[in-house]
Amino acid sequence: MTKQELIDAALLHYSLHGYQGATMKKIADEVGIKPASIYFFYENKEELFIAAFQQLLDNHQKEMERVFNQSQGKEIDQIFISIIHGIVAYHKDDERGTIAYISLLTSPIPEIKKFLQAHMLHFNDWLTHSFEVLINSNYSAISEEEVDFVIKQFVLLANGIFWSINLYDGEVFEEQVKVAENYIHNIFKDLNNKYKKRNGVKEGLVVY
Amino acid sequence: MTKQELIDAALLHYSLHGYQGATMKKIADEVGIKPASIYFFYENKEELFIAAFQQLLDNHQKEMERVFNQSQGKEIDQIFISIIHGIVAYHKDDERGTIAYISLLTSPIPEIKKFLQAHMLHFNDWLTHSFEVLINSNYSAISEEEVDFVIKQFVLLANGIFWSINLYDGEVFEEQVKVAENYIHNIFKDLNNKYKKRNGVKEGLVVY
Amino acid sequence: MTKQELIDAALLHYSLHGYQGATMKKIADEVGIKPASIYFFYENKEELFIAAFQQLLDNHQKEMERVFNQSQGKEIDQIFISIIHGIVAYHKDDERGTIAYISLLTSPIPEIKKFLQAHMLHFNDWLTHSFEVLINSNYSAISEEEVDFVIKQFVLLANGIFWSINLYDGEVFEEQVKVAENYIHNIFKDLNNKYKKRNGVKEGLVVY
Amino acid sequence: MTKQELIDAALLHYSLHGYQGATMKKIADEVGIKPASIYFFYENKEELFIAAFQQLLDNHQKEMERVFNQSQGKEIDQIFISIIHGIVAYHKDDERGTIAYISLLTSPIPEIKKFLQAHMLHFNDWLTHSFEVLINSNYSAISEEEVDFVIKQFVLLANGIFWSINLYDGEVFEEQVKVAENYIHNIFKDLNNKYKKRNGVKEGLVVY
DNA sequence: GATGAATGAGCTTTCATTCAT
DNA sequence: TATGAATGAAAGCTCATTCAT
Repeated sequence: MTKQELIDAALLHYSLHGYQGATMKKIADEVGIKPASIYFFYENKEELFIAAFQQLLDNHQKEMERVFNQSQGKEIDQIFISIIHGIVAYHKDDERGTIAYISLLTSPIPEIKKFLQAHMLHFNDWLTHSFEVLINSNYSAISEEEVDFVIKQFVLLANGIFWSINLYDGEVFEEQVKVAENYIHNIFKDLNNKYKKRNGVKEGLVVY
Repeated sequence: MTKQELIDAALLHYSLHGYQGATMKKIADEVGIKPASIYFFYENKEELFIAAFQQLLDNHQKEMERVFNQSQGKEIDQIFISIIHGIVAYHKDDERGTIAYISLLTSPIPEIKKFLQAHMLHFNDWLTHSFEVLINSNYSAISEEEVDFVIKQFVLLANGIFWSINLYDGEVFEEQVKVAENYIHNIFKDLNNKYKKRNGVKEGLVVY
Repeated sequence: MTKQELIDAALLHYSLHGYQGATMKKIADEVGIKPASIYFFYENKEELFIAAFQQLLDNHQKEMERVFNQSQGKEIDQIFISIIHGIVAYHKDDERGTIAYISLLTSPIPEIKKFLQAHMLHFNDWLTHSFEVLINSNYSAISEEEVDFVIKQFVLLANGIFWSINLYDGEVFEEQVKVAENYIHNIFKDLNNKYKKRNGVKEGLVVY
Repeated sequence: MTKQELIDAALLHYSLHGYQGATMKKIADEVGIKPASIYFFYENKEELFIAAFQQLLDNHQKEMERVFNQSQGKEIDQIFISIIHGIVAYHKDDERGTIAYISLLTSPIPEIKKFLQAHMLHFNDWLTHSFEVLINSNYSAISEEEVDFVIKQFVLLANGIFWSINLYDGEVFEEQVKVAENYIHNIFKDLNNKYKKRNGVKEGLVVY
């Protein structure tokens, strides 16, 4: 379906050369049609990119959900570590998408910022709630503040890893991930000492 | 001096609208000259922006050095925390510059990427070396690996905070900083237990 | 029938935005079909507009004939005044058509100008002949030159009123009409003094 | 001066092919520059045409004033006849301008309609006032209503002649002018019978 | 009858750049 | 130093038209 091909081509050239650099001609060439034909599918360049960015954010959300769900059934520290690995895998696998994702922050299309903010809010809500459920199902009698603090630590780590993806390669980056893993271990070692762990709950846990 | 004004204007419009959005006309208007006159100072747009980005990175380096030096003379954990605050202050104070800094990663000018990578390498070397000196001057008999690990933890935290600057506002962000502070405290609480602290060394330390 | 709807839509958009402004898309939208479908009914845009303009001119001719015939059976000065009112009513009632009619004079389609000229000639012939019959049937022994002169005065007045329609509104225009009525009265007051009026002829008059 | 050449070229092509037909390319070709160069002188197409139409209307106003002033010093009926001839000469001399003038009525540029209406109001005021002064200076004790009526008759005639310019050629048109002349004669023959003519005033008359 | 999909030609406009002055 | 005037190249976009289905 050409609409999808157009979105892919749009994101490709956006990640390579930015919004102004992703010309209708380049996008059309990529798909194998003429620039005028794009206008049969999308009203104008902005509409095409709104659709493209919308998809980028939707995919991000879905992928993060997949990563989260796939990690269930392990020890809780391993779940958090898996999520870090999932985030890394997702962004390393789709560097184009990641670059596009980052540069949305400086997007010249005002409407895009609205989408981005809405996505961020929704994503944060989902993440927070999912983690709350997860942590509470692992520790009985854990205080709300403690849950909140765990999540904040994880978010800070995840942000650190995310930005490291864009800065470092190879071994340097691998060691950043190890540092994050170590930190996560420590978080839960402390929790295990403070709160009684629940039993037999995890296998039944389904997030949603 | 008009060259400096041109660089400032270039960075201003780059941060607002990206490379293609920072037109020679807008930059000239900002400075109060005509576009044709820019070519008296710079060969072309790319040369102007190379100079501008060079300056941006130099400023960043200098500012980070200033932050580092200004933090000396305190307890070592307070030094690291001060540096975090310094980074935050610097980027919060110059959001335009920060946006420009981030979008250099997706710069359409190949030569720029070279500059950015060179800067990153140099900045990392400086940071690593400065921290090595700092840590070694605080703990005697600390192993190289341990020093390395401390630095990596700090870098991960700093990256997390840096990205958080771009995502969160107000209280949400403040709490991220507190989480980072808490983490730093713990790093050095552990170190203090493991290694003997040196005395009276700090005042002699100068980082450059 | 779609052909008629297309003509109506074409004239509507022509009167609103001119020939180039009346796009195949707008015309198709108006009728509720797709632009490609127009080509089933008309070879191309020019053909459609030739048909549309042809109809516009035919309607004009028919309407003027209707106005003329409807006015029969009155005193001769009242007939001419009725015709003025008929012209005004026709054009005020269909301002779109009138604007289209006027802008045919500046039509970018050469073939249209031919149609317009042919229509004008035919219309003039009809008008002149109809008025000749009418005047001769009212006055015996009236000279050909005098008949001609009456017609020319009327045509000048009618043209004045026609252009006034496009320039003035409300009371200003109403008074223009009154001036024309007064003039017509005077024409026939003079004629009545100079020529003997015929009796009982009018019912036999049929104009076609 | 290129700005003036651009306006002339714009009006030429507007009169030939309408607003959409007067492309920036054609106008540039006419002047001997490239389309992009037009934008050095005018912000965009609309600005160019606003300037062009403004000039067209200004010229019209000035020319009508010149015609009016040049006619002074004759018998009053000859003055009105001279004005008719002046209008005819002006429009016959500049048929392009006249066609442009007419098609302003259906202009697709909203701002143009504002200009046109303002011009019409101003022109009407000037005409009415000039004629009032002229008539009052020729007839003592003439009533306001009578002056008004004379002006309205003239306006109707002038509109009739104006529209005839666009419809008829050669002898047919000449005879329309003669009909108008005859009508004007009659207006003032009647006035001369009703009102005492003033003496020795006309040479001192200055209109403005 | 109707249209989804495509396109060539051409439009207005922007922009980095040049060059004589 | 500075700029008025110009331009080539390319951008986004429109539109009449085609054609297989």
